[in-house]
Amino acid sequence: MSTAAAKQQDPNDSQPLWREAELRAADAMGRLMEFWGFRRHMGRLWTILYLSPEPMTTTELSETLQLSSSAVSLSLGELVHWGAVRKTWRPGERKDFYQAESSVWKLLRRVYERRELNLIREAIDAFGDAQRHLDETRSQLGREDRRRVDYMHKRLSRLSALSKAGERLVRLVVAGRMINPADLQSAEEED
Amino acid sequence: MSTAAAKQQDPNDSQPLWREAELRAADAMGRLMEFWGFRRHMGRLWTILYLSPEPMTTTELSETLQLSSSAVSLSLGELVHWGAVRKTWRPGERKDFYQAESSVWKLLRRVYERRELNLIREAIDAFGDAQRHLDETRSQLGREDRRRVDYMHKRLSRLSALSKAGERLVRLVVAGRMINPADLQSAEEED
DNA sequence: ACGTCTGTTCAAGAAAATTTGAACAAACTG
DNA sequence: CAGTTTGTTCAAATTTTCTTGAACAGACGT
Repeated sequence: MSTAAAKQQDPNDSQPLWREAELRAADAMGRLMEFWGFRRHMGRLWTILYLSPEPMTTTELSETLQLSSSAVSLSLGELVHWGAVRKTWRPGERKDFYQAESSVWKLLRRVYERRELNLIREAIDAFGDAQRHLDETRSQLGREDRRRVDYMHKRLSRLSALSKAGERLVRLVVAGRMINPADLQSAEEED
Repeated sequence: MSTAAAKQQDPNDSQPLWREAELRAADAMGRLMEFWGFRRHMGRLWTILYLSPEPMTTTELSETLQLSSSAVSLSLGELVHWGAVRKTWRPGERKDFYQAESSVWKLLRRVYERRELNLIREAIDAFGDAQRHLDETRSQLGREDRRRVDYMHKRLSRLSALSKAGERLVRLVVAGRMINPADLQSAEEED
């Protein structure tokens, strides 16, 4: 089988002819993923798997991307954790095989659900805490300072409203429903 | 004026009572911004300005957040560059004053337009390049390898289609139009 | 024109992250 | 059960990113 031809320890040259193209795409996806807050390698590994018709082993992956086995193990583990890669099994084979979850849309939703929503919720909480904190100190302040604190309070309300609108939008995305970004706009117009 | 009372070199204690709340909110926004690929400090600085009824000077900012003047200069400069903060001017005063652009919606759009769109376009290009590269090598390959390369080619087409759908969605967001995330879904269904 | 006040840039230092090799553990083979 | 093979974890080392203080440059007032 032709993929077996790729397995050679000779550093250069012994690569299949399509390796260059493969790495180029993997790198582009790596950039996207990195920008999106994941490890570069996660994008790279996922892409290699996504472009491969057959499931691959960690050894093949580390050879393709020139990564140490620990690096592969770490990032691949994280990909599995996110459901972006599945472990598969082959009768007779001892090593694990991995294949990419190929529905990008499904992956996007999962990440938004697990990660972005949490992030927004934390921000919402923090804004609420800040407001409560202001409420507590308000009584100890003079007239001038109260005006100041009231101003901050109003602004924090706006940040909260915005964050909540954001949360709703992300929820809709996760549900695969249509969304209207202008909701964010209106969230800051009630002054 | 009460904000003047904050100006004291005494490290602790001399802070206005609302400082705690202010920093809490600033930090939450810092996290959001960091997650979104900006410097932590950008979010913090913007928030302090957003919560202040009056424009502020770099000195006040560095005192509030306990930052060196160079750190303030750097991140504030970037905020100005992104249009998130405006330099204002006060007759008689020598220092520059800064105030937050308070339309978050406007800011979001600008960032998506300038940054995310570029990122996606680069990825689209890279996938295209990879495909072209495959086309060039195809003739030198045997039957088995051609099948392999054809598979990769098809997958790259799907990644391209997805990226292009993403680009369209972001464009719509920037235009403030309704969007249907399910477009991404359908982008990978034509097999 | 001089001295002072502001803001920016830069190189050095500090902090944070990624990466690796080696040690460990677990599963399988004969 | 001893010896492999495979996968994970960990601390050390490397790389990258942030932060800072000092040097620099520009603007202003006198």
